[in-house]
Amino acid sequence: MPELPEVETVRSSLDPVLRGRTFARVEIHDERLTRPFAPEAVARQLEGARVESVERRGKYLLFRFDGGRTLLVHLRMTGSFHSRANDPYARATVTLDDGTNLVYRDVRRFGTWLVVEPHEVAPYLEARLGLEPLERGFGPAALTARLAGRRAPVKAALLDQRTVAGMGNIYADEALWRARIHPLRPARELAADEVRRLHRGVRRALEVGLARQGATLRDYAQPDGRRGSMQLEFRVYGREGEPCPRCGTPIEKTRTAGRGTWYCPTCQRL
DNA sequence: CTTTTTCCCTGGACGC
DNA sequence: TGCGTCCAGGGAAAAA
Repeated sequence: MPELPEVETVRSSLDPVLRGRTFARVEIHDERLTRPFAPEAVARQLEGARVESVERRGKYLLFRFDGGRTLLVHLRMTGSFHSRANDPYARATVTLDDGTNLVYRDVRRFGTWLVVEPHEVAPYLEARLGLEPLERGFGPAALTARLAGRRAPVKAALLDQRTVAGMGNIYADEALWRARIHPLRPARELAADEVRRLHRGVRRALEVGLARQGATLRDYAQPDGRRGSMQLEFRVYGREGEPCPRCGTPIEKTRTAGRGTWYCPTCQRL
């Protein structure tokens, strides 16, 4: 499930390949992808557009074209890019002006493609996303402000993209373990030093994920087919019953905000 | 306003 | 082998 490190890895693979290339032909095979807009209309908007850069904000990929028009791609659960032929799960195919193909694959069809005009890009993203956790503006004070007054479990608050852009289920659990904070703690009850630990935990977990080029569990892969190795670094995620790497206590599993949640009952006290 | 629940999707794992 | 059930979960939308 692509979260910030996975999406950033995809971005860094695509950017050098697509920069300066033109979308010569665009075929969208699944009407769900562009809903509520007609696939043909979206394809037509994209044909002839020249890529200025591929950027990322939260879990969104931004294909910026000359003039500022932007394609926002969200991979959701199983979206990925590759260039292989004959993929039964191909939902869109872009032929570039150098003749190569860029295939968008999405088994579960949760992913979305949205074309937005230049002046709409920032408002669309700012309405949905909080700070970029790896950028300068994201400090302990900013995190404190985002958690203040929220009685929801801190894990639920972390999954809210307006709290920390790009966090997902895996990195939220890993960050909370690093911070030694129980996922069900009400967000507003965290003490100042706990928020500082959480801030560090968020950054560390994401940085390790980036260094490992993401986690490949089921579907995620880079455009060239390489897999991430972050799954080898998990401290708690998916490790129910296995010993906590810090204290040896068996990892427990619960549910938060409808998501599987793994934690160490000794290191992360309620 | 905030928080919780439901829904969308499919393949894989599992029990019988 | 085959069938039914559950699970994975990001985010929009509805419900509380």
